[in-house]
Amino acid sequence: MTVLQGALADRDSWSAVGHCPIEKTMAIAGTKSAMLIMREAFYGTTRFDDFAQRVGITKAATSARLAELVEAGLLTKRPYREPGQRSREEYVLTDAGTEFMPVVWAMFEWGRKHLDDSRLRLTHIGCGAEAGVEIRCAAGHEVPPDEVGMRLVRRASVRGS
Amino acid sequence: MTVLQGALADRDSWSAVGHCPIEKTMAIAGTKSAMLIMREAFYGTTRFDDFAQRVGITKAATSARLAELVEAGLLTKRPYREPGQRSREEYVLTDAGTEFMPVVWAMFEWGRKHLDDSRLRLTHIGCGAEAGVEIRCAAGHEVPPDEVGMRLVRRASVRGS
DNA sequence: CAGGATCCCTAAGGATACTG
DNA sequence: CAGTATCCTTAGGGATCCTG
Repeated sequence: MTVLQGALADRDSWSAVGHCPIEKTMAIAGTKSAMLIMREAFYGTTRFDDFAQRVGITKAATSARLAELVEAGLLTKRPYREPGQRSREEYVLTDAGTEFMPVVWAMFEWGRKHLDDSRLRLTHIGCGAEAGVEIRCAAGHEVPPDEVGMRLVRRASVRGS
Repeated sequence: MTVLQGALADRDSWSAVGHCPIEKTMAIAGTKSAMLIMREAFYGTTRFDDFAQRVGITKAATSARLAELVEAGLLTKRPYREPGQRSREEYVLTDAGTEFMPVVWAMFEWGRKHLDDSRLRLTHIGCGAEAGVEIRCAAGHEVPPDEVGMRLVRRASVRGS
């Protein structure tokens, strides 16, 4: 249990705290349909019916999920108007929603490697090379999974977004 | 919709394929309790009752979730015996389970930044610096979210695990 | 300690029909 | 196109009690 460092080493005292960011994140976007809607938003889908059709859920579910994701600040509703039509709403990623994408990509990468022989790959649009999810530290090292730890800092540290 | 490159640009033809790695991954570990059990396994928890208590779910739920995660290959059951006791089972991360951790860490990071003022931080145990989830391409660039794309490759490419 | 059995409640989500 | 309304099924999960 070396991953919990410093004050966290006393596992049970920390466990009592109970306010885990992972838990809160799952409460917001922890359903299959919410995750797939985020995928679609990343792919560029903005219209209600397109979400419903491409995610493969009913309109009722689409409506509920979109409302929750807007409420949570991952998506935002924006009015648009096509010529000769009344004004409607479209759904686009917010900054917070865009910052959520690593979650989706990490799932994509894991599923691709372990469940699928899919020929889909993440790429860096700029240079065309394949891309993947990595852990890096502020000192610039790529951190392998068994060297990732968890620590309690005194107050908000500098490393923001 | 520039993120879908090449053959994928025809959004609807690809949509019909319908076998998305994200969806499959969510089907396996897409519940709050499964995700928290993975967090606990990473923290070093191995015992049934510890999972139940620290995740905050009943033993019935613990039993069901652990069995699913073992079945899916993320955890493995290993017998152990304490002196004077009968043999019991403990649950440890497999390689596939360890490779799943970026999903958990990405959720942790997003929740920490957007929902929480938690003082918990990911760290690189080796050097002590704070760590975070990044996208990098094979050419070594750090890829910002708006430069991540999705492409269909001819067959399995070299970049494996 | 590591479960299984039972009962009950809630949220996710399908199917279908209807509306502005 | 973008929803709302109604009805129904299923899975997650709490509570409680019991077992090896």
